[in-house]
Amino acid sequence: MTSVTSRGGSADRYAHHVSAPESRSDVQRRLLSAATRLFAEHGFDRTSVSQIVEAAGVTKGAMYHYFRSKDDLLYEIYARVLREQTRRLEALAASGGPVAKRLHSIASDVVVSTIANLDDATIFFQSLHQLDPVMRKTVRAERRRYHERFRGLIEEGQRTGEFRADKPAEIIVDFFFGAVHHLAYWYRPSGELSAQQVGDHFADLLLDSLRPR
Amino acid sequence: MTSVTSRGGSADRYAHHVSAPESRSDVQRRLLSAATRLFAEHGFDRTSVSQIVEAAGVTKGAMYHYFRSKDDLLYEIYARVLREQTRRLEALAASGGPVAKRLHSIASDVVVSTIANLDDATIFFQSLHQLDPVMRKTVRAERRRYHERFRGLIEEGQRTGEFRADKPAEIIVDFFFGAVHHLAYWYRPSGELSAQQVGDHFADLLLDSLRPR
Amino acid sequence: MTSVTSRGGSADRYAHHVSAPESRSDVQRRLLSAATRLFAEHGFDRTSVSQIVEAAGVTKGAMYHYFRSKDDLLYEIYARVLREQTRRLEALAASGGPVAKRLHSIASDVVVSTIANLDDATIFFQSLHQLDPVMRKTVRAERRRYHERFRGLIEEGQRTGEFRADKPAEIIVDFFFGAVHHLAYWYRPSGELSAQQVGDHFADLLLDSLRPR
Amino acid sequence: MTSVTSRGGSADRYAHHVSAPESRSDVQRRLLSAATRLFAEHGFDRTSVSQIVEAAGVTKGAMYHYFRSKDDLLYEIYARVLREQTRRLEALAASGGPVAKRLHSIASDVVVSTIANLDDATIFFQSLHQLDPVMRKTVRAERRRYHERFRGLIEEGQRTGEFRADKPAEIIVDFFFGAVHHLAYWYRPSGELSAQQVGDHFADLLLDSLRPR
DNA sequence: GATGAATGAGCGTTCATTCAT
DNA sequence: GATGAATGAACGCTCATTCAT
Repeated sequence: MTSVTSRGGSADRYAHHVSAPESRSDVQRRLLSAATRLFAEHGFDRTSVSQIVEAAGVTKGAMYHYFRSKDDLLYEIYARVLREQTRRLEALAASGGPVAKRLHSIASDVVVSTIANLDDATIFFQSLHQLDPVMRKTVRAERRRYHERFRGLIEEGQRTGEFRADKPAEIIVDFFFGAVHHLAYWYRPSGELSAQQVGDHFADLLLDSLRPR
Repeated sequence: MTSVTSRGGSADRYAHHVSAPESRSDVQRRLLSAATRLFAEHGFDRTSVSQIVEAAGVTKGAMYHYFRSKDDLLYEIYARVLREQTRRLEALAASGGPVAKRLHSIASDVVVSTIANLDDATIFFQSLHQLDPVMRKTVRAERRRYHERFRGLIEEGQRTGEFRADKPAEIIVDFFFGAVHHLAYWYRPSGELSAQQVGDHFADLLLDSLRPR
Repeated sequence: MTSVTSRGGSADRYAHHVSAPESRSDVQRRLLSAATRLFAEHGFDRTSVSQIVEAAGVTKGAMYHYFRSKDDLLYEIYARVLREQTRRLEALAASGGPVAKRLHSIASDVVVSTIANLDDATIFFQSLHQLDPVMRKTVRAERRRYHERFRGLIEEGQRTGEFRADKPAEIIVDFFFGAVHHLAYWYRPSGELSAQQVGDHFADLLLDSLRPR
Repeated sequence: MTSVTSRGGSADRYAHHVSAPESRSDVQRRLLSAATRLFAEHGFDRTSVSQIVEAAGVTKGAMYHYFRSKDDLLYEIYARVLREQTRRLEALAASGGPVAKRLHSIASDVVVSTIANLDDATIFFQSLHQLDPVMRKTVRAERRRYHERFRGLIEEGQRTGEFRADKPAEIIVDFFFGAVHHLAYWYRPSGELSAQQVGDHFADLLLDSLRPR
């Protein structure tokens, strides 16, 4: 794949062979899928290439044909996650309506989609250290961009008076996404609450904490 | 790191030479300190025993004289964190006053103390997978206990009508502690906000989201 | 080494790449040969993997490609010995003639073949303790089977009156095989007696001690 | 202790502190006893100094006060065994009577005393490789001396015509002691035969194989 | 006499990666 | 495209021994 994020850029050199996600071969898909599951379950460093190729039902040689390295597998997983996040945000941000309503939708959606891809979320934070610095920078930049977009909505509401203005929008974003990113540590599909219910609760709490004093 | 408490005890058996922190030798202290820093910086698996002993200025043999294994070092770090959390929780739980005020103090304190020990906080969640199952269970039990204590305060306010009752206290706890636990991912002492300011903001957001509708 | 036979089978699961000796690669052969010599000369525990791979002229990685562990090398050596014993026993058991003659041939042969594989014989008893319990059980069972077959011949002679009957056949077997198994401790090819001469002497002594009183 | 064997000699330099066996301190005795048991059970290399001192209930420092090294413990065990063997042989060889009777007594006694000290016997052959070459030479020399004495009796009987003369006495000695030395591999006190019974059987078999043709 | 902290060389093993086929 | 044998550096850990107290 080429453009890891919507802006592409520095991460490009990590990918090869594949120019777009949709052109992935079955072998690649199976490797990414196996790697995602194993990385989430045991961690990147505790997962060996042998385990991945065995789980994917391919040979080592095949893996190294499609991916430059074990790190490259991780890059691809991050790239996929970032791509998907960006896609969702842009789709939702483009919708109209009052800012409170838009923010609620987005907040709820980010919870639901995080839960729908808990393995990705687990890997995302647990493996940041294992990422090569260049890629890590890309990831952080992309995340920052996401936060900024989100923060923009809060600032919009603050300007219109719909939201309180006595708190920096930034701290509210960090507060909310901290909660979201930690879902992987406690949310279990078998629990009492559905993803949608958690999303609604989280969005409610966010919006309620934004009400003017 | 925060939000985890300990009644001591069950984790003690992971330490062999040492049963109380004050009896630690200089070598042990230096090893724990070096390990904490390195684990937080590079992750448990990416930190080699050689790196630790070199950073601590001791030999491998000395390390293995005081610690059973690399894992044991991690156990000790967790045990220290749990011990400290117990201490703080017990101190704050003893205070009186209206529940909103107590909750605000505790919420703010948990942020401040998390920031004061960011390395511990980083390790706490990033290395849970690497912990042996027995110790992991202990850690989770302590964390649950801490959450329950915190939830108890919310439920108290819900009963008295000070807090909204249309949200489960549990989800509010998860929301708040998610935010707290993610401080290590973004908070930098060199940033604009002091630990106390972040603590106050977070506590405000928590309390505001609890106001009755 | 001698006095141990095998019906193949149960020991096979210790080998992974190889199920039949003829399919062994050159690397495997060289490793087994070097290991046999070194184990016999210095003992299993005093022989390091580094020494083995150096003597075999391969790298450590290559060794671990073909053998699961240092133990696995030992398993293979035992398995090879057991296989060879099976072969010899079956060949000799098929011959006819008077029991005294058959017993003499077998006794003599067991000495000759033990001497022909003194390294194997040395390892066989010296390293039994180092063998994993499952394999050890297999080895003991094979040895018992061999002894039983041998004892059967003595009992046959006792029934026909060719051999004395005032001694348990079992103690005679233990007496004889003790002597055989200790050949590795004293026999040197450079000595005065050929393997065949020792075999004949031992067989004579066995048969003479079996003459009716 | 000083004189490892009846002739003293080259092994002397391995011993220190103790000038005669009877002057051994309790600590020394406990260490030798624990080491003998552990070496027999797990082998010399698989037994650590820590295990020995723990089993003996003394500290490492104490052990190194009384013994130069772990090897020294092994030397002492060998020395004790050799001393005892020599003592018994000389006592029995000095007795009068026909050579066949004397040989039978000695043969029987060597079996009984081997069984009475099976741990020593186990160590004797299993740990020969671990012994430093100088000590190993001493052990072999002493054993040769023992065999020569034993062989002398056979040769005496051959000269008088009481024993067959068509077999070298040497091969008969090797045959017999092979059987004796292997007792540790199969004899169990819980088995059917008492030590004395095995001793008599073995002595009978030896004498019977010596009868003139 | 006796302690136990400290040493440091060496151990068996793993594993991401390469490359001839 | 795909294989799997082979590499070699690094890993966590053990342990006989020393020595200041």
